[in-house]
Amino acid sequence: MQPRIVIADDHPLFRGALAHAVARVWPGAAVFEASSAAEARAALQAGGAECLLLDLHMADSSGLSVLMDLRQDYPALPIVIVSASEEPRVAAAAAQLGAAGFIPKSASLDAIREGLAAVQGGDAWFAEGHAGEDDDLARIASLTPAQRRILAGIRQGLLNKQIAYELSISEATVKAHITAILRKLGVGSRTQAVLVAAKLDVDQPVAEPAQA
DNA sequence: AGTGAACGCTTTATGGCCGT
DNA sequence: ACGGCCATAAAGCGTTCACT
Repeated sequence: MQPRIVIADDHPLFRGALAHAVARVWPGAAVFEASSAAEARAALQAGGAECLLLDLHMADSSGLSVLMDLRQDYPALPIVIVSASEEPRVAAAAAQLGAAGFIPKSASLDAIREGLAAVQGGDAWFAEGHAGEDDDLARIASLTPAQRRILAGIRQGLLNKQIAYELSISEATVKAHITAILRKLGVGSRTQAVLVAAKLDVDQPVAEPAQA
């Protein structure tokens, strides 16, 4: 059967390069290009895929939380992270969260092919070779989808009441989830939870301060 | 796992009282 | 009038328990 490969990257040129590499590794593969996380999801929903090549920052996605969400929704799908970052800790974080591989955008076409071939063969492939495991990321990964939504609200600086309104649930429920989140993350307050969760932004440029 | 109510704790805001 | 102090109220946070 013809393999389906989804490439999610918001740079058309790089998508093209990846598609080229994919064609070498999966001859005859049907390549679906997506320029946003939403498009990638649509492609996956339409017919699944043998592999997803995922850029971590696109217009509608930021950081490793996209990876985490997709891992949750498609546990069996090998996801190869394609990142502008070279940092070993990014690769390590991706590995921790269940990525099948990590390819820096600076990698040569040969290196990209090598990586994809490894993943196709069922092996993990990380260009930088990953550093030690990060307990915090493992903890974050253990959060349920509801808990993650609430953590996202906390990270935005929202009050429990505001988070409850956004998610259309009661404030009491938000508090209950937060208790579970704090326990899973091993921290004592929402502010500490925010600091732990900041590790998900490992692939992000430093955020601009909000306009006053 | 998700939800919500009841409860206690801490912090912040408010208002009254006092001595200077 | 003023600054300092204390009691009270209100808001927000987090825990526990019970129900679905």
